[in-house]
Amino acid sequence: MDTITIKDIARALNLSTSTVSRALRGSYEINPETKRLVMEYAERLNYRPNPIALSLKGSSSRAIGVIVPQIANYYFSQAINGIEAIAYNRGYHVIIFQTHESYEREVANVQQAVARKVDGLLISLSSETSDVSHLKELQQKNLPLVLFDRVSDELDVTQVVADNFGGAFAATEHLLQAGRRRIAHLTIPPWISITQERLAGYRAALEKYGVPFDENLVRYGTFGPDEAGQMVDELMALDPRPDAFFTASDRLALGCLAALRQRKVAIPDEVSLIGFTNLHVADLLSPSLSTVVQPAQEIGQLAAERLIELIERKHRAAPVGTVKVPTELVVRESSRATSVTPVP
Amino acid sequence: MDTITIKDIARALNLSTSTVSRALRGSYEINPETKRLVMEYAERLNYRPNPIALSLKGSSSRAIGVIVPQIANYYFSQAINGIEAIAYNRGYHVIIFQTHESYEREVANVQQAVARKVDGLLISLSSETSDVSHLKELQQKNLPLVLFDRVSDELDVTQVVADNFGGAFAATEHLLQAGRRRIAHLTIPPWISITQERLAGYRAALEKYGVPFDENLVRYGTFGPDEAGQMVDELMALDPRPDAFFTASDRLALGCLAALRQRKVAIPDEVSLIGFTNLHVADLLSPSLSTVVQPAQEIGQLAAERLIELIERKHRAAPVGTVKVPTELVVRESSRATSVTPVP
DNA sequence: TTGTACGCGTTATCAC
DNA sequence: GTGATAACGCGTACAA
Repeated sequence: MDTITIKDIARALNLSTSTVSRALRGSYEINPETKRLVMEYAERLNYRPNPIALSLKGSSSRAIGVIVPQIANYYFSQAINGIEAIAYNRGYHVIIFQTHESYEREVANVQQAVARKVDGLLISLSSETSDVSHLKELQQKNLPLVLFDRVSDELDVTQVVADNFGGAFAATEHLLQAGRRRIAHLTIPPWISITQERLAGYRAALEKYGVPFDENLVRYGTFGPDEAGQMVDELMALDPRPDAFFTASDRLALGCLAALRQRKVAIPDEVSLIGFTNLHVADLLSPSLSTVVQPAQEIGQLAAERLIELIERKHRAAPVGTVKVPTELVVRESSRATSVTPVP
Repeated sequence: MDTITIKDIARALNLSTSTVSRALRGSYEINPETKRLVMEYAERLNYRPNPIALSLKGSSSRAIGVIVPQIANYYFSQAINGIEAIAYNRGYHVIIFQTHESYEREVANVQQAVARKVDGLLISLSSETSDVSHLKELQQKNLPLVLFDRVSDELDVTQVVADNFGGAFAATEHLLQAGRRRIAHLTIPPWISITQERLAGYRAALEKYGVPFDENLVRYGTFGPDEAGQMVDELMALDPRPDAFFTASDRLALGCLAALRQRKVAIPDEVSLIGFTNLHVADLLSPSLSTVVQPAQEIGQLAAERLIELIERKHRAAPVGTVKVPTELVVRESSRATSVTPVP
């Protein structure tokens, strides 16, 4: 006999299960003496209510589901870290699902999460996802939902994202101010929300400095392995060739860096390189690489906070809106960061 | 009315819930006609059994718990990736818990996992954990348990680890063969299982080449931020100073690299550097850094496979033993890997 | 103030 | 071959 139930307590104290249940929940109409007795006994036997039974009963499961494209990815693992931190000290557990960038698996994961009676869902869309009807169903079920990072305009839900426009603008502007004019942009699939925002920031900065936008300088990857090498090859074959690279992910920054080194292109003398990465990866990369730092952990934290708010105020008006988390431009000219500019 | 239950089907088809249940499970003693009817109806309404109810009923919850020190860590996020992949196509879900290297949280997480009726538990011990009685309790409850990476000798359970001894031996031998004799070892807390194994490999290689072991050259970190800097300072102040560094983690390798660069120590001309890292991080680090690659994903996969075996054969003899996953030594002399030596 | 009875979704057991 | 019933652990209307 190991896991102890309310029934055990009732039997031991010669009470009914309902009395014990009420005492444990600190109900009003209950004899303080009985209450004390029950509490003490429960404490002593280290009683824990069975969360499964609670979920079945229909009340909250104290668990939130998190659906991300991949865990083995610095951005998402940091975001999950932030989520878990908030969830933990609010008494929630985190059940994690990976879509592996597959729409089908995303749908399956949503269903599973619902079946497991999560109290709410935190989702970052797979790159394959364009149809969001599986998420609209969630809203109809009145299940709290918050999107983060990879979001969708078609959904009227709370969304938490980095200031991708601002970050891209700041990065591009920095390159322009350094005298660069042929700035290549290596990015991820165009239909993902953040791609558009970054592209917009990039274009806005070009416009501000009167540099015409050249479609040939923009390349879209697909999360495949070693795409950057080919992109760099193609771009360096252009005439005139690029004098700067602005990349949209860790992977592309890394691939670009490696490709340029392999081709013996001097950084930053011949071409400048600046990437949208997170701080840790930026640290690992070359000291000559400036970065726009993605606030992954903060995004996770904010998303979790918003979700838990929604869960706990489920019956009041649901606050809907987009939360933009500022990004930071870290400029590294030599072996250490020379300036840190928060993007307003 | 959204989620449909066995009861709904029974009502609609004028059957009893038990009949429907049996039909769904494909029981022998059942009218094929009825069975077909039920199946079709269930299919049409997209019926899914409620996993919560199943868990409460006492059978399997089709969920496995994973307890790791940290998610935002390449090693563990890759391991989790491997775990999730296996679990997913075996029909299990993964519930993740972080200990943040705290013994207290580890115990709490184990309790929570048990309360959530996971079918099995995959654990990598926190650095604070020395008492493993909370895990011994699990064994008494007959709950399948597999340890990975950070394991404990005091437990008679299946364990999956990298060949830390072999990796450390190969790394040290490589440095020795390159003529290094004062090899510093920057490592993690001594009471963690893998630390001892690596230290043993390091010492064994020294012995083989007749180089005396010098305790002063070994430094233990505590997962704190920027520890490597101070370690490098202290070590470089020694006389004679080290001519090589062998580090036990990504973080230490990175910190060491940064510290050496900052002190303008030429790598690998003045000192060699070799680290215990995973492939991705190794890629990010300097091209002159050789590494012992940790097979994080494979370890996760193997651990998950072993655990699921245990779960599904729960009533037969439990296979206990330690699985050692080979490590690889990747030697980088110039800008790319020049040789890859699997450690036997 | 406390006890009885029921229901959440499912399966196992026993009866028919 | 099928149906009624109990049970898993808990909370709560209703009764006392």
